Amino acid sequence: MANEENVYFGVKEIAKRANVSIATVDRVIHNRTGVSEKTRNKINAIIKEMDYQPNILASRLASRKPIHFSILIPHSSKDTRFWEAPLLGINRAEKELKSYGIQLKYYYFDLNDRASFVRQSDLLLSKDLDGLLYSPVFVDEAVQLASACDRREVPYVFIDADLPEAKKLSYIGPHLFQSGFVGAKLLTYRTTTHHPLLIVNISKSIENNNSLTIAAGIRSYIENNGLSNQLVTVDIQDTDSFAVARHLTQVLHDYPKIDGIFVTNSRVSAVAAFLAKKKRPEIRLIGYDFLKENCQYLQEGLIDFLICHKPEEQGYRGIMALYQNVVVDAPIDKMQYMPIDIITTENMDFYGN
Amino acid sequence: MANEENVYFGVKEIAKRANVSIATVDRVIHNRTGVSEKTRNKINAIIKEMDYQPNILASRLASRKPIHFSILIPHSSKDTRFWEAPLLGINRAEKELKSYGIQLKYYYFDLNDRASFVRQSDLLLSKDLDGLLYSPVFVDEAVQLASACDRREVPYVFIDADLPEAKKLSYIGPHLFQSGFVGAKLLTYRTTTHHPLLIVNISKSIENNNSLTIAAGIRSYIENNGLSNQLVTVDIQDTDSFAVARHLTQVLHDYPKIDGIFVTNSRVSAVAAFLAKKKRPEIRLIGYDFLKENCQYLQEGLIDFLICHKPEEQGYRGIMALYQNVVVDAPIDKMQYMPIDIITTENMDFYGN
DNA sequence: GGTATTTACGGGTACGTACCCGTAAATATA
DNA sequence: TATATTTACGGGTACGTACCCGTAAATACC
Repeated sequence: MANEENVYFGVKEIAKRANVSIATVDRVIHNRTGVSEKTRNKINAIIKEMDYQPNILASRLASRKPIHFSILIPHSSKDTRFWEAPLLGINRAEKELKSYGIQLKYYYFDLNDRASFVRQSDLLLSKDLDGLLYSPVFVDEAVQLASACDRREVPYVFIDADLPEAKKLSYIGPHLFQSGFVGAKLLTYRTTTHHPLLIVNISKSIENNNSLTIAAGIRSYIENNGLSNQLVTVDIQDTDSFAVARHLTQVLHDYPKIDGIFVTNSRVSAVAAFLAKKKRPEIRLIGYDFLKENCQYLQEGLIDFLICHKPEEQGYRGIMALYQNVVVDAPIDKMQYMPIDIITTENMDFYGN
Repeated sequence: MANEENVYFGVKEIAKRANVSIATVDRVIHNRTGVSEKTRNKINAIIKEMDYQPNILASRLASRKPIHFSILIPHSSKDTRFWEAPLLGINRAEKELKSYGIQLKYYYFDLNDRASFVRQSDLLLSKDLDGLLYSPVFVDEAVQLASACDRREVPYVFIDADLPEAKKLSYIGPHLFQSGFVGAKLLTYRTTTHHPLLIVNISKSIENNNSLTIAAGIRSYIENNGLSNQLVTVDIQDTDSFAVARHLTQVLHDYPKIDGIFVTNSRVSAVAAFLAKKKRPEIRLIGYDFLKENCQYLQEGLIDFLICHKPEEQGYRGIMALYQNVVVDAPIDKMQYMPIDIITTENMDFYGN
């Protein structure tokens, strides 16, 4: 354990130098009662002086009680498989932390049913809870949950979406504005015609303003680069293919010169399917996330680029942030923006999520 | 540690079920001598049956002797700062594994001096060695080192470059062919003129055939996509700016229609500087690696794209692969190709190496 | 002044594994 | 058959920390 020179200083060494027992040192380290001010100060001084680093291995081993982290995310549905990836990352972290006595409890809610979010929130709050990772898609309800955690002094991490005003431990997810910026570049890079561009938002819940932020990024790019493309926006609140086809037919009729489409979430495959059916492969198409359907269309050339924010990594980091904070007591970056990955036919094979 | 239901099975439980002592179980687990065939089989059966997973925490804690991993990589020079990034990843892994009793020893060699590689190899082989991470840029010497490790049964991992025939634990680095493929797409995406494209290789050592592999990828893309661009190649064996300027002036004179340049390594900034000086910003330029100078030119628009293979991650993964193999005894992917990241002005801010 | 309570601390055991040391039984050697 | 050697195994301690329990001393209460 200690290296050859045997220079590891532990509680034993502290105790010796302070002329107290190990138990007393332990009390000071864990801010427990039963130590006189004088002794406490002396021990703290020694700890500071020799820059004592506790041995996490021994600490977790000796601690008989497990640490509980809960996860509250949408369940992955046929509607969108997006949440499979963060879950994989969470599982990976779980495996790694298992022998540290860290236990994860999973709770899932339905993206189309805000009541399910509340139900699961209540459920997880009724159990042991030392840390929470969740996706705050329903704003009001998510704020409630955050307050409950604040009251209990339980750290929580947001994944994939943010509540800027909450006292979270960390936000882990995309920088949507910037990601729209990247999308706009890719959409306008090939030919600088000044045809209108279409921004498509396919989503049942009007809740998140993700698409607005992305659209703002796109607009910003167009303006900053002196381009004059008109930006047309369409909101499609039904996720089935008929609704998508209907809306798109309409808007392409109204703006026949549209030659580029940006879909603000992972449902870009629905648009690709439409373009395939209507034989409009010349329209450039960009959207989000490394899902199987999307990759399919990428390969067929109907989707030009996919933008991806490492969903697997998000899940992994979310759990690790809790671990680092609760167990290691290390400082955590409050805003962890993920890389904005650009995926094409050519590099998709080596993009492991 | 164990969860509430106390369902953790350890050596103690195995010992009980086999009617032997903990020490005997330990002997079986570590393949030590002093156990009869009969007892050994019985214990192995029980271990298998209950899918025993050793507690790494306790294991590392109880083991008094540290594990030594060595690293042999080029030192980062003003010539190229590329190796700073892998080093950061290695440091990150080191921090994480420190309390596991894992100790790293760093050895650096000079990219322009193969003797320094040999010297450092010999040095590291004379010390404790439980695993080795190195960059096999000098082929013959690297093969020698690999054999030495093979003889001692020390696992070794290659980073950033590969020796296909060696018995490495893992290769962690780019898939160069594919990465050339991506580069060709980006270079030809904007306008499909069929002007000649220039492939530039700036490197002192003729050693690695990296540039050949990359060029093959580019050629493959051009052919597969029915493009007719001529491919011009130039090798520049002096890394100073004069040599670069001289060669480029010559080739641009010989092929005045060249409108796209691909640099096969991180020295793309030298070419960008040349283009800036000659006022040729319209020539598209692509190269490798997220270095400060390169990013500068990316921002100024002289470099169109940078391709990057997560050098920090490579270092981190390299050490972790050794750890997983030596300590956890987990299976390791033999070929770990890194993602082919595409960096533009727009997403560079969130590319954390 | 005597008893009850609190404060301040030490002893000691446990976590799960590694490994040293001791020893009875089995086998080899004379 | 007696002694030396090997084989096969158990006891027990240590790793560094957490935390229970016990207790002398200090303080409070009547």
